[in-house]
Parts: sequence; structure tokens; C-alpha cells
Amino acid sequence: MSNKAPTGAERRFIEDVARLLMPWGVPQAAARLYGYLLLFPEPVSLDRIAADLEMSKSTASVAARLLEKYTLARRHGQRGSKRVLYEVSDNYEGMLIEQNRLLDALAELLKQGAGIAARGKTRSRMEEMAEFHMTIRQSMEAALKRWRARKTR
Amino acid sequence: MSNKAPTGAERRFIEDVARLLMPWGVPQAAARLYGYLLLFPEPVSLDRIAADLEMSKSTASVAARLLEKYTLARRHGQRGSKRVLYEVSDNYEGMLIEQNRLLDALAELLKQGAGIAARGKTRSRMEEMAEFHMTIRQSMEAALKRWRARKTR
DNA sequence: CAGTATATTCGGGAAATGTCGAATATGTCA
DNA sequence: TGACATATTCGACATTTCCCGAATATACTG
Repeated sequence: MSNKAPTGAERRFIEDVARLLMPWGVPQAAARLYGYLLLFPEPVSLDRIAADLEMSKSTASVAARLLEKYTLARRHGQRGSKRVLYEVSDNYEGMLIEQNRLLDALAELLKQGAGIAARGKTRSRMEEMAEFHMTIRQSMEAALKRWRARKTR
Repeated sequence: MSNKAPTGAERRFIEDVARLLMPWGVPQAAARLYGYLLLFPEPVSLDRIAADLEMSKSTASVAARLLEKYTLARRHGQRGSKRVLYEVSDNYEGMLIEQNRLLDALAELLKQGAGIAARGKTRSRMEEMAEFHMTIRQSMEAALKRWRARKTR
């Protein structure tokens, strides 16, 4: 790629990625763009994206910013130009970190919920669940930390 | 609860849970039901759910089965009756397991994608990402395992 | 400052999703 | 089997989401 439009195999890959992500609520355009960026060896312009992926430029723009929000893509402003280039981010932890936030919030809520629970049964259930979420969240965080360390050694 | 409708604090809890889950694509009815079940100390009927949560019975039915699909709720068939009762599942791992499946599939796709990548840069990027996803998935699995062990000791 | 290149926002239309009440299916008991 | 209780599906409607092309905003160049 990079000088020509995606080949057959590449197109298939892009659609596979999209099929995987879409059921999780990622819009088709963004999902396809992610697969595309994965294959693209350098930052790429919106016009190029729109052409290769056969979507309107406005769609490409919002899709790219959506990926950016999830830290799945990175924006490269070009000096001396309004032009913006996107490439896939090396920070693939973004989604997991976001999930950790959910686990945290849920644990918090459950702890609080345990307080208002009428019966002991529900109270202990919620306490246990809160603990579970905290535990999982912590080991995920630890795993991320290990990974980062491993990468830089 | 259990004999009366949710109190003010309980209602607030239910809505808090819903607010947390809905941005993640969980429909309002299912999200509220989850909060409700968390508070309810015993299996509860669809009629009761519909009444307490002020939603139609059909809505309650589909919401309950949705939670069941995600293993967040458990169905209790009652002997000698068509009646179905739901309670929150003690298997809160369901969502995480599902996520692990996604990580797996993504890693698989990336490994395959590395094969068709034209340039070395994209290839090694995908290989690294695949490894990352595998790593995270494994430590999550390990954490789940530890949790299960800890719970039964 | 005018002109150009580019990204972003806007409004509309199409498609998907969520919810409801009514209709239907299914299981249980006598 | 018939009658009943209950869950599930169906069709309609409202709401939301997505995507497009046109209009607008923004930044850079000369």
C-alpha cells in the first residue's frame, strides 16, 4: 500500500477488522478506517483515506477523530499547512484503560450500593462484586505496567 | 426491597448503574434492570420487574434475556409452572470473558495481517500489537483464575 | 488582505434500535 | 383436552445513529 489502493488481501483484512469491531458499537466507517490505518506504513491524509475507503471526506474526518478520541489513532499536524495526517497509534492501551475506568466506577457504585442494601445477602453480594472488579482492575493495570517495562528494556 | 417498590436511595442506585452502562451500548431497560437485580435479594418475576421499573412486560422480557445472554442474570425456571424468575448472576466474569474473546480474535487477525503487510514497519507493528493483546489476555485469564481459587478457599 | 487548500460542521435522509401494547405461542393443571 | 397463566414475538412508532454532499470555518501563502 502507500502508493496504490488496497489490494484484495488488504481489503479483506480491513473488512475483517471492521466485522470484529462493529458489534462492539464502533461505527462502520471508524472500524474500517482502523483496519486501513493498521496497514498503512505512514501518516495518511483525509483525501487519501476517503478515496481508498470510498467514503465521503466528512465521514473520514469524523471517523478519524473518533479513533483519535479512543487513542487508537494519532493526528500529525503538518507544519506550514492546515493539512492533517493520521496514523494508527502506538498506544493501543487506550481501550483497556477506558475499560479500567468503567470497572473502577462500577466498583465504586457497588461499594456505595452495599451501603443501602436492605438485606445482608445483597450487601455481601455487592461487596464481593466490588472486590472482584477492583482485583481485576489492579491486575490489568499491573499487566500494562509490565508490558511497558518490557517494551523499553 | 423484595416486598415493596424501590425506595428513593434504591431508585437512585438503579439510575446510577444505568448511567454507567448505557454509554457502553447497553439499552436503558437492560441497564436499569441490572441495577434493580443487584438490589433484589431473591429471584423476581417479570411482572414484578415491569411494575417496579415501570416498563412494559415485553420490554422486561427482552431486557432480561439480554442480561442472560451476557451472563449477567440468571434464569430460574420454576418447577410446575411456566413462570420464570430472574436474579443477578454470581458469574460476573461474563463480560470480561467476552472481552477476552475480542482480544483473542484481534490478536489472531493481527498475526494474519502481519503476513500480508507490505512493509516491514507495518508488519512489526502488527506483530507487536498481537503480542500485546495476547499478553494482556493471558494476565486477565490468570487473574480470573486466581480469583476463582481465592473464592473457594 | 485576497485567494486557496483543507478540515469541520450542518441539515437531511436512510437505516437501525428501543419500547410499547396486542397478538400469539407455550407450558401446566384439572 | 380445555382453560388458564405466563413468556415471547410481532408490528408500529418514536428516537437515535450514521453517512452523505453542501455550506462554512480556519489556516496558510503570496
